[in-house]
Amino acid sequence: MNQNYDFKNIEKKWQNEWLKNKVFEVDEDPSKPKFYCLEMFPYPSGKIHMGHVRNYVIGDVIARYKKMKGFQVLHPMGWDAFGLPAENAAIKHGVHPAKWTYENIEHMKHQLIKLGLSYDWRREVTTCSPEYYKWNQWIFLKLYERGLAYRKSSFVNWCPSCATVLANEQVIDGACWRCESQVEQKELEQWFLKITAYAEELLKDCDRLTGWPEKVLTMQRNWIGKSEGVEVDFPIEGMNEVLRIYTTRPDTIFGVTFMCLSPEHPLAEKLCDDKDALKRIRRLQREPEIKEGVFTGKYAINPLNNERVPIWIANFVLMEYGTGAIMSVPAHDQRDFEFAMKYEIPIKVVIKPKDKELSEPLKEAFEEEGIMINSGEFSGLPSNEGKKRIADYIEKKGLGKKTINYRLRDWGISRQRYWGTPIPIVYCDHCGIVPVPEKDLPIILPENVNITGKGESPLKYVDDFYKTKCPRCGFDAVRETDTMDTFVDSSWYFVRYCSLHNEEAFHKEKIKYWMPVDQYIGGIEHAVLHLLYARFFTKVLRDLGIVPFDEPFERLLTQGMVCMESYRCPEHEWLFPKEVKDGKCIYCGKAITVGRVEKMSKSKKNIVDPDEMIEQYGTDTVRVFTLFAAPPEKDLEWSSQGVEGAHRFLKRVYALIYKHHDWLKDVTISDVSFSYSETHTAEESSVLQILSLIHRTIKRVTFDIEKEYQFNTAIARLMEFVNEVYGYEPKTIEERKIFKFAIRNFLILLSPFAPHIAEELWREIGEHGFILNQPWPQYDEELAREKTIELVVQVNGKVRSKIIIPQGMSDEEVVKIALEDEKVKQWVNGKKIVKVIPVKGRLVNIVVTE
RNA sequence: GCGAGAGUGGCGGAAAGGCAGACGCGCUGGACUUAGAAUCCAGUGGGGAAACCCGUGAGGGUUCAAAUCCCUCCUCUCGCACCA
Repeated sequence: MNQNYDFKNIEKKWQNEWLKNKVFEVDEDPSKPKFYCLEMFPYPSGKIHMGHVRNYVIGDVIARYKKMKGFQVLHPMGWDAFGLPAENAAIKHGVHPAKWTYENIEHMKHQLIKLGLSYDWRREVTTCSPEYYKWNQWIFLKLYERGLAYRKSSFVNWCPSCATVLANEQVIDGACWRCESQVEQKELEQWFLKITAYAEELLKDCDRLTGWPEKVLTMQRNWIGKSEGVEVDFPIEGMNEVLRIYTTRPDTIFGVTFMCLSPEHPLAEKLCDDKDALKRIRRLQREPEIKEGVFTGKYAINPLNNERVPIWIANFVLMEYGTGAIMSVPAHDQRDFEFAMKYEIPIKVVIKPKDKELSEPLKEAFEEEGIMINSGEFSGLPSNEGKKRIADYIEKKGLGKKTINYRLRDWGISRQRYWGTPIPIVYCDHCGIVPVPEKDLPIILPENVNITGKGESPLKYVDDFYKTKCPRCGFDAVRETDTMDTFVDSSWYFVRYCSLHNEEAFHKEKIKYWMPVDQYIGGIEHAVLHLLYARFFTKVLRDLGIVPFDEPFERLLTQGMVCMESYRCPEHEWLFPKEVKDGKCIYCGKAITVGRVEKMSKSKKNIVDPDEMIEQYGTDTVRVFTLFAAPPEKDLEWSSQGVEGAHRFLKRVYALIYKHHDWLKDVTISDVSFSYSETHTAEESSVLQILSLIHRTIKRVTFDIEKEYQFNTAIARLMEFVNEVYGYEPKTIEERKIFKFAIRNFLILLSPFAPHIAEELWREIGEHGFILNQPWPQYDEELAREKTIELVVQVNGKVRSKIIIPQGMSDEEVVKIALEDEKVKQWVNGKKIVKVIPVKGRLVNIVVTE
């Protein structure tokens, strides 16, 4: 055995052995329970970063642990391979997106193997391959058949920098999620997927996702944004038209003093004579700070009280929500209030607080519930009651109807880009929009294109692709040249992993065995985007009879970011840590400023390259550090000293086995049943101690993993174990047997976290087979319990003494011992004992008074 | 503004309502070294000579007992935000 911990050779050796012996390959086994462990697959950008490392290491620990626990574990990996960076690379470096992507995949796959991740690579999915995206097209056709994919012209979010359309979910604070450019509005013909048809179910099923973080569910619920209200028709005075509005506050309808239309409303042109003003308001749309309006000169009639109310056009009214028109109640809505103040429109109070009067004129809107006033026959009702009554009244009188609105919009999937799935649609002058027949799939993305990035799909200029025959009438026709949003690819990839490459994409029995994903792991940044789309697709696939379940991901773990301090030199901007020495810039010697802990990013140069870390310390060290430094959901602050600490721990583990390696191999541990008796010799007592220690360690490590994947504390337990046995010198055969038993189990416990060193030492102590195939050790409750406890004695809640007593004494005995303790007596003597509270196995609290 | 989450040593972080600070980093001292690195051992919340006292963002409450439960407030992070 090598005296030093030669992690480089150890890790390479076992990675090769694992692949050679196919230990990560897994097939269906109905006799065993299954566990599907999945990490969000990466975009093949070129290199993995620490965020990936953290994500995959967490998943790998879970997968290895579950396998040892006896589950048939599906743990696959793949590539979210379509997307813009490949095209940008093509424009910048003249390399074809396919070449660029496949080379990146090759490199990154190698990096993942170097991390010792337990993937079944036979199941690798690459979304840019025709055998994968064929099924994107197939699903699209099925959606089209069912009316769930449709084409319409609309204003869309347009990123001028990426030169493509963005879905609502991809616009963050008015900027592109990818490049952060300001998003513009542009009118385009687009393909949409009708996710709104599933809005109610997507919302309702949030309640069933008990294994998801509440935070993510809240974000999804808010995103879907259900609101219940009423649509009401207001006749327009002097015209044969009605103005339909949507409100969630029918209880305030008697307080309407004006109406507002979106400048995009179909009636806006007709009602508003001042066309210049209308244009101005139109330009001011989507400017949240500005509230402007123009009076049309027309009036509507409030159908409940026949009052005449002026109709305005206002920039803040959205055409795409509700009916694009609102009733305005300035007394009870702050935005309406401010608008009314600005344009000197009357304010009419119709709800007052339960126990006081509102002092008029109002200083702000009263938006809470209260008692209705000035509301005809409804006056005097509590407003929440009035809400229902007025809604019923409106329906009964045929003035409108109860309506549910969602904030969720249909998902625009057309992208004016090359590197994506072609949309399988043909446009024919005679037949119109014609879907490509299933038998003609896949529509292959042509290779020879001229990528310009100019906001137009380059496919338009590929005649072989663009010009085609109509599948219906056979005459000349053209193909759709937009490609699909890449989020389509990731909306069902987890289903594809269930079968191998050469098998059916939707293999019913295999899907039934493996799905749903038991544990999904990824970044919180996908809380609405990918996770909502994947839920939507799952429900669609269910309705197509492909999958027999409603939700794709049983449990979701959103891991925190990997963060680091950043350094900035007044002369040289951001610096890498290695460009800083003694708090000074190595180029100019100027003192640097230390930025707060932020997410690792290239631009701030506060990044750590996983390859460098693995080179320097080894994969096991990187794994242990990332798991130990913080619990999985929390942000992890990278610390080079922390990495040293993790490395030191593994060196200690290695040294511990090295110290005893000359005899460990020769000891057999067939009978480790050590009978516990009340009295024992010194030898027996040390044996018992080690035995108890390992059982305790098994118990606590298992508990920490099971309980919300607390890997940081699990590793702390392993460190404690090593610290405790580090100086132990087993001499007798009995001591050695127990010691080996303990080491053996310790290595199994260590193996999910640091699999390479565990595998190596497993063989060094004379064990056979792969440690991954070992069953997770069981612990004995009796042995795991410590034989003595430190009894804490409190007097009036303050700790006054600690007494070592044997385990398992009765409350009476414990109390007696506590009261006899000298230190305790000092605090109790001369006082009256009011109460004595014993807490089993822990403490005694003695309550006294003067 | 609305919603969610979080505030614990010098730092990362532990604590079934029951000893606050496990484990690690850092620091201090010692051993081994010509010396350093590495390693090993010991110590390490604050105050105090000690007995003890004080300590989990602030203030109140419940309880024999609160970092943990309840109320009020402060701060920070994240998400949503013209949604009628």
